[in-house]
Amino acid sequence: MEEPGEIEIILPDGSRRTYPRGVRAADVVRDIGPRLARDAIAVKLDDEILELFRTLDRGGRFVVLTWKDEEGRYCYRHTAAHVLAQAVKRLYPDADLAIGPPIDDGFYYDIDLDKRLTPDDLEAIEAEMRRIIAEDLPLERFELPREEALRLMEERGEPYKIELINDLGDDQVISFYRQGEFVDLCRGPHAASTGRIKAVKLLNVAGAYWRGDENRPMLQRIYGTAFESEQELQEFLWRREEARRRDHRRLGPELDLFHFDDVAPGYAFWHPKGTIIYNELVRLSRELQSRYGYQEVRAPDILKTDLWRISGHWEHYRENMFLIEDEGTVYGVKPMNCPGHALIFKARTRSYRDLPLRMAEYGHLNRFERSGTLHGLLRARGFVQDDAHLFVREDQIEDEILHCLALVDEIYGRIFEMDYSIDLSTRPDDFMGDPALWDRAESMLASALERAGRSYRVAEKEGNFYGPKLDFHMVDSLGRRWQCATVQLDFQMPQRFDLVYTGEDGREHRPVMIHRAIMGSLERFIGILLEHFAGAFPTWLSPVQARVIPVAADYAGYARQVRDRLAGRGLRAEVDERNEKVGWKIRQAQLEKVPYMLVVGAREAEAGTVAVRHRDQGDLGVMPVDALVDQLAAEVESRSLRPRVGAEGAD
RNA sequence: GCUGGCGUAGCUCAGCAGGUAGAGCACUCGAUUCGUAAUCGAGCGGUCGCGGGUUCGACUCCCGCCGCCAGCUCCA
Repeated sequence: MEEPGEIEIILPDGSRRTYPRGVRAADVVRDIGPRLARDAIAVKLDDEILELFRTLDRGGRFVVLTWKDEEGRYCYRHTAAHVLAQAVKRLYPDADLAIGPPIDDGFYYDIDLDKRLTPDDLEAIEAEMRRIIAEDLPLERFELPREEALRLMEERGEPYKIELINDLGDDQVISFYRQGEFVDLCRGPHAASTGRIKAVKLLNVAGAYWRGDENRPMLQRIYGTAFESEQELQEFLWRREEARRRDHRRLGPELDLFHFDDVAPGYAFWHPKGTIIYNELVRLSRELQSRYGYQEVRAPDILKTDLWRISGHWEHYRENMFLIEDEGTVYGVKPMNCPGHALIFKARTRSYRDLPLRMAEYGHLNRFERSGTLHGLLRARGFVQDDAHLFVREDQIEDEILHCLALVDEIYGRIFEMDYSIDLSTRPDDFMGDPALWDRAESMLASALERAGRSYRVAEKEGNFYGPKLDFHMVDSLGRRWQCATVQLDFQMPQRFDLVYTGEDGREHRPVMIHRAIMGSLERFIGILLEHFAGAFPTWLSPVQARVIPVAADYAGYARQVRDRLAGRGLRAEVDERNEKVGWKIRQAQLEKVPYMLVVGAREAEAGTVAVRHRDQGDLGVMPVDALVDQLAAEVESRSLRPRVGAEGAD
């Protein structure tokens, strides 16, 4: 029991300890264990994160935060950001500090400085940071009343900090952190000393607006990262380098899949090999959707503005649309398929028996994206979605959402074996319709997720103008997250288009529309896959599935026979008849990420066999052409991610 | 769109105090007929992103535009 003058804390394992009131957090941590004391970055008392130098004046649930905790990393990198700011101030005393928070992979600090920082400057700043770390300056926290806080920042000549203080509410504590000669307005929390930072690296510098507002001054944002050990830092840098190496904008043209040209910013030119991948994905989508009860349609690309006014796009999406004028009439190029589908729904009377009606379209969409936002295939102006609109009765919504979840699982889980997380995006500021309806729609999405037993995160105000949505973020082989699939509820469009169906009661009822895409934009999806697989697509997606390599010109005839056998089973095979040595052809095929290389010479031609080599597994030995064709066809038909040719491939 | 950087052969890049461009790979041809990641030789290829200006002369300096890259903002 807690005595007066004592506090009781509860550790994560449920054990309880008492300490004198006012004990330092660091002393409690040291008392728990020396190992933990070394790893500790900060502590958490109930829901409040405190520095190790703070004193505890109440008890509660007590957790020691280390590098393993997201909150621990956050504190650690937040302090690293302060070290950065301190280094900048030492080297450039006239720099004005803005904000410097930790972010997922590191931290940044926005500063206002007349001199433009170069990579060399970053190195100098980094060297200064190391000095500050070596100085092992203890951090100290203090609070000031508003007037004194303003005076302090006035003295130190920090206009951005003054603005921040002025914007703080009256109920908010104004706290500062000091380390050596450096003082920063900051909410915290932090590590206890600059010496706690083990490995730092400044990464780059880029422009960023003060408070993200393009009408405000442009500041210089210095990005950096910090890790618990030099080794982890090196691993991070390697991953970054690997991501650069896998960049789809580099791999795509290199593998002859697509290219971009100045004459069409934001639009890919799909080469034959890229088009094969594109078409394979559409084929997969068609197969699954037809199994899931979808019907495919095709709606016009260019529609009068009358249509876009009805749909609400004119009001909410016009700046993202390409407009065409002809004979005084303005047309909009479709950025979304939904209005077209609404018109197809409306083209005849619909019965409740028709619902849910699932309308799919691989329509080409054009969106005018601002030039600075384009990013290869991942952010294009022209793309195709595996898009569909589901027209459902209100009582079918949850089941339809579950039906969508199953399809997402099928593609991401079963076919690509990628993990994903789900966001529920709620009503944005620029919304259409009745807030009460929004609330209901949001709760329907939540309850569907709960029924499916899926965990999710709520993304406030991230919904579309016409309804709340679920966004699915895939995790690729480098741990990066990408948004692809989306499921969006829409009560607005049916109303605006006056969509109705005849119910069992013989009266007219309003359907609900669900917009959904699974792969999302095929362009983006291919870009992500390209980076995920580093160009080495699974065999079913590979533009060239097998390359037959005759060891000399004499065996080209046999090589062609092998190719024809493969082609006869619908496999994509070709012969490398160039006048080169085997080693060279192998190298070429490896670089092109061709999954199977089939070497043929006198022995193979004689026996009706091929010597099989897989791009990752190397030499798989010699096997009869029949067996190879069967196994390869099985691998492709099952859309296997792994090679299934060879001894253990026969399962 | 905004801030900064960049734009030389199909690709990767060199070059220049301003004196009208060079390498490797790719491609073509020739020789070689070859057994699992680079055979040798020759040839072809550039109004140095586009347009203006300064200059006797501009790939090089200046201005404008286009595109790309890193961010900001926005998003499938």
